[in-house]
Amino acid sequence: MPKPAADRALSLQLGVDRSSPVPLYFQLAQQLESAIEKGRLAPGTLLGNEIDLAQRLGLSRPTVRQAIQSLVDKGLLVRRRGVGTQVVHSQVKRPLELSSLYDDLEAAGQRPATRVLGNTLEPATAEVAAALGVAEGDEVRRIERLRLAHGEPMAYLRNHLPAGPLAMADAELQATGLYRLMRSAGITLHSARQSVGARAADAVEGERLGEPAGAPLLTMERVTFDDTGRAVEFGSHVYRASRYSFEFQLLVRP
Amino acid sequence: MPKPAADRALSLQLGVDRSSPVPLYFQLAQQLESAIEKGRLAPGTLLGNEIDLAQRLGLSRPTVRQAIQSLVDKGLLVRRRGVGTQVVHSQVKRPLELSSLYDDLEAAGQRPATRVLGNTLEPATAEVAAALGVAEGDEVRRIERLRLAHGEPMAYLRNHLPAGPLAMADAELQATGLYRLMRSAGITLHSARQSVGARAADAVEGERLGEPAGAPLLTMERVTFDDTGRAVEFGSHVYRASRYSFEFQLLVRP
DNA sequence: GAGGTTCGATTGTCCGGACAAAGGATTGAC
DNA sequence: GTCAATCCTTTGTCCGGACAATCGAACCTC
Repeated sequence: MPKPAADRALSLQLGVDRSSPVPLYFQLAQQLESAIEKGRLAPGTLLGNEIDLAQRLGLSRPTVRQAIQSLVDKGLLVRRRGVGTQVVHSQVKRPLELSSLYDDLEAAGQRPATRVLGNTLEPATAEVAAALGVAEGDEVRRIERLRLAHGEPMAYLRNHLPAGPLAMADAELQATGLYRLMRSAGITLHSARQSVGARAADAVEGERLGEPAGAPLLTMERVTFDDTGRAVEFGSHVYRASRYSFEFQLLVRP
Repeated sequence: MPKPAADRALSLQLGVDRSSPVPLYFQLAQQLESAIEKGRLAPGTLLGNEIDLAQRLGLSRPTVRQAIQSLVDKGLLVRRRGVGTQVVHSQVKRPLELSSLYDDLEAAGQRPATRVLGNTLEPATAEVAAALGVAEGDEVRRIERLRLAHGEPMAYLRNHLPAGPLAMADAELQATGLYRLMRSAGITLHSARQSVGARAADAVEGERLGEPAGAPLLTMERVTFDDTGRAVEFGSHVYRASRYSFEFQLLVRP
């Protein structure tokens, strides 16, 4: 019986540019990722063994492995010893990044807008001081915003930042998200602790968000740290449950 | 002025066992992680350069790098070219795993219990069929459970699984979590798509969970995939917002 | 003293090779 | 035919080395 042609990714027009400053493994990873995304590498396809792949590309095996490993970490590929590397068969989107609501809405095609309700310096309450790791009474910046999509209120956002050198103009806060502002101010975000819950709206919250009192709200508290481990932001947000939910994908750590 | 002694991790009693079947890089990573966890490596400490570290341990630099890299991926270390590798300065816990409520409660010291309300085979509705990727009307297993902690209801869990060979005895479902059962049945979980929202309880839900009608509930829908990309579970859960919230930590992808 | 320059330290990338371990397929024994 | 032993393929781990890119600090110039 003639063996069916192996389900391999042979002619994919892969190739790297050695004069580019982009690392070789990264170039390869990008090409593979794009091939998977565009369907040129169908789910379930075997990638072909690493040694051949390296030889055909004129790369060493460690370089090819590094490229493959990065896609395994993203959940796009699966390796099995003795079998090979296979394109994962499912709808992988984004494995839950630390994203701002602004960027999320923008990516979803909603047109986000921000109404700045407050932007002041004030002494830290006990709760804020504990979250940010500063002394109670220290000056912190308090920002209150209403986030809208298509003109409809979506969420009420309250943030506290350590009163650092970075000035936050209301105009900037209206035009973009807080995270983008912080990043462009040279802060490298590293990790965040989040807590997601629900509660009923009180009268004031209902008024702000256009919901009746008692309506269910989705709440999210978050403390964000930079790579030195200092807290750089404490957010306390409420979302209209009727109009918003958190969607994300997560991977199992092997 | 005498320069203060470099804040280095020198004498840490690191060492690997070459006769062990555990990979060397993994042994080293474990030792470093435990040293960080136990405070023997204080936040901010420089790890010392990779070459020396390798030489002192009798390892090659790639092996040491692999160990360090795995901790960087976990968010415990930060690397900076020209500077060194530093212990991250913050409270890193768990970067959001695909965990079951049962395990979460158990780890938190709550004593979880399960009341199995239903465990039947029935034809898939359109919604379930779409989530699991089977044909409408195909037989699927429907499991309904009430999860309790300290005797109090915490959540109502409804799951649908493809009607595979794996039999689910009520006794097993009572004693442990669904994920643990699936794993021990040889299913390798790979990724999941989740959606977290909130809504008001209706009368039936309120009754089941011991909340008044209209109380805010936290909802979570999840489709879990194995490493071949097939959906292996569709869950539709509601939690008492007054007693439960999702807590997790997430890292920024560089 | 202020500012730019050079230099050492450290990680980032890449190479080529070697052997071990696991999974699947083939072969052989019964 | 069924089951176990064997072989082959493929990834996993590990080594040693080389050069480039980046950061911080010391140094020098003005």
